[in-house]
Amino acid sequence: METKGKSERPPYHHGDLRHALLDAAEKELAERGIEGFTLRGCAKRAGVSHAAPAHHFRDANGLLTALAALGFERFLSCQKARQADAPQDPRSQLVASGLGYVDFALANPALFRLMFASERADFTSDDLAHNADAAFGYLVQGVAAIRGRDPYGHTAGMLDVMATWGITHGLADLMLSGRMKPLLAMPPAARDAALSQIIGRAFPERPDDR
Amino acid sequence: METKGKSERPPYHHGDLRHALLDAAEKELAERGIEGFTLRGCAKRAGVSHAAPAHHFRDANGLLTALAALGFERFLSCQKARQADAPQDPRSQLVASGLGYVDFALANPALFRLMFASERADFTSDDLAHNADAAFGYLVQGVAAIRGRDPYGHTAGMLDVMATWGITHGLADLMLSGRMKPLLAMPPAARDAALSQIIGRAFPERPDDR
DNA sequence: AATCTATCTTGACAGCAGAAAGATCTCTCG
DNA sequence: CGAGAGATCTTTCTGCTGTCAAGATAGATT
Repeated sequence: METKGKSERPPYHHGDLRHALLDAAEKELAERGIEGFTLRGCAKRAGVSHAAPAHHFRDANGLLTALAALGFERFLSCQKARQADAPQDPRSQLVASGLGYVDFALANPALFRLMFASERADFTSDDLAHNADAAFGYLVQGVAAIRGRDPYGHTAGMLDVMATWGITHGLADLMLSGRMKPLLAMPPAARDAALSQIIGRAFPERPDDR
Repeated sequence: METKGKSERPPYHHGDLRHALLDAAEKELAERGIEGFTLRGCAKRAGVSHAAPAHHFRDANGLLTALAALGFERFLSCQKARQADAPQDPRSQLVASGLGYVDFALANPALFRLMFASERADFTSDDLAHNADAAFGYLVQGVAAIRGRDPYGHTAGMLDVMATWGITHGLADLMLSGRMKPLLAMPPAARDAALSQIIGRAFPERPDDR
C-alpha cells in the first residue's frame, strides 16, 4: 500500500491497456500518418514494452483493424450530427450526411485513409466488417427515403446509391490529398453550400435524364 | 572481348539502370502493393545491389515520385484512348475521359493509390507536379468544352469541374477498395453504361437546378 | 496457501532504409 | 596513347522496425 520509498514504478499490469493502445494508435496515426505508423511507437505512448500489444491485438495490422472499426462508428456519428442540424426532408438529410462524411475525412485524414484505402485493415474481421456494413446500410437507407423504395434489386436504385457514395467519397478523398483547392480555400459556410450543391447532383429529380 | 572462361559476370555498369529500376518498381508496386513496396526488392529485380538506386533516385520516395510522374502520363493516355472511341460531342468526350480514368485505376491499383492517396510521392518535384497539373488541366478543358467558357473564375464553372472530378475519382477509388460490388460484378459493357450514366450527373443540363 | 492463467518484460532475429567508404568502369584531355 | 577525373556500382555499418520465444509478475481460483 505505501510507496516503495523511491520512485513509484508503474504497475506491472496496466489495467486497460487495450483502450490505451487504441488511443495511442489514433494519436500515432494522426501525427505520423499511416505510412509512418509504428507499433513500437504506440507501445511507447501507452507506456508499455514493445511486445505488450501482441496480447491484445495479434499484430500491428490487428491494432489498425480495431482502430478502423472504431473509426466507422465515429464516421456514422459525424453524419448523424450534421443531419440533426438539417431540415427533415429526405433530400436535405442525405445531403447533410454527405457533409458529415466530409467532416469526418477532414478531421481524421489518416484514419479515413486507413478505412478506405489501406490494405492494412483486415475487413474479414467481424467487428470491422459489421461496422463498415452498417455505414453502407445507412447510406442505402438514406437513398431509399428519397426514392420511396428500397434501392436494392432494381438498377436505378443502385445507380442512385453509387452516385451518392461516389461523389461524396471522391470529394472527401480529393480534398484530403490537397486537391480541390477552391473548396479548401472557402470559408465553412460557403464550402458547405458548394458541397451540398455538388452532392445534390447525385440524385436528380428525374433520375433517368441524361 | 572473349569470355572469362567461366560464368559471364554481369557488367559492372548496368547501362540503363534508371529505366530498369522504374520497370522493377512498377512490378514491385503491382505485386506487393504500396505498403509492401521495398527499395531492396526493386534493386534485386533489376539485378543490382541495394544501394545502387541511390545514384539515380535520392531515396525510396524519390523512386516512387518518378514512378508517379510516369503514371500521370499513362493516366492521360487511358483517358484519350477512351475518347478516341467515343462520339465527338463535348459531353460524350468528357464522359469517355471519366471511363478512361476508371480504366487506369482498375488496371494499376497500387500506382493509382500512389498518385492520389500516398504521402510518399513528392509533389514538389517538378516532373510530378507538371504531369499532375497537366492531368488536371485536361479535365478543366473538357468541362470548358461543354459549358462554352473557361470554368476558372466563376463559381458555377468550378462546381462543374469539382463535381466531375469528384464523382469519377470517387467511383474509381471505391471500386479499388472492393466496394461498389454491383459495378464490379457487371460485364464490361453494362458497367460502362452505368458509369456513364452516373458520371453524366456531374454536369446536368441546367446546372443550377437543385 | 498453492496453483493457474492472463498480462507484461526482456532479449533475440531478420528485413528494412540510409550513410559512408571503397571498387570498377568510362570518358576526357593532355 | 595514357593518366587522371568523374560517374556508377558494391560492401559494410548503423539504427529502426515487426515478430517470436522465454521469463517475470500479478490477479484469480480453488
